[in-house]
Amino acid sequence: MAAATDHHRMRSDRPADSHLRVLTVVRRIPPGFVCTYGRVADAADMPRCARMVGRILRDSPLSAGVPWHRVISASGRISERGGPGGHEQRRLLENEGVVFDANGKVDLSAYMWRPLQSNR
DNA sequence: GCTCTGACGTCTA
DNA sequence: ATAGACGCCAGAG
Repeated sequence: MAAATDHHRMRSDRPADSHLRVLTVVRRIPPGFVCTYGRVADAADMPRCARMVGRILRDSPLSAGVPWHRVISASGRISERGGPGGHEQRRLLENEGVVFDANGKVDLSAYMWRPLQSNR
């Protein structure tokens, strides 16, 4: 992936690369499925950086065409993020056929998309 | 440059 | 179900 051109060893490996990796993974989540922050981080080759994934999604402009709404917490719930927005996320997911139970949780065993398994 | 704090989390007690 | 601890990164001070 990175670094075929290491001649000058760019200062890369900096956030920008991580961002791209994360966004690339998220972009692969098929409609009607979800993935967790931790899972995305893992697939983006930065294990235990779930929170960073959230930050990246937040900082990424929606115009990037990234299905940010398909990323939810490991508990199957939508992260509140301290304000509105969760509503829209849920709406978008339901629009794709994702079902929420009475507790507002998604059945991960049914809707979880596993990036490492679907390899590619 | 260095420390401190926050963030769309996750795991354990 | 709830609470606290932990870890990685970025931005602010």
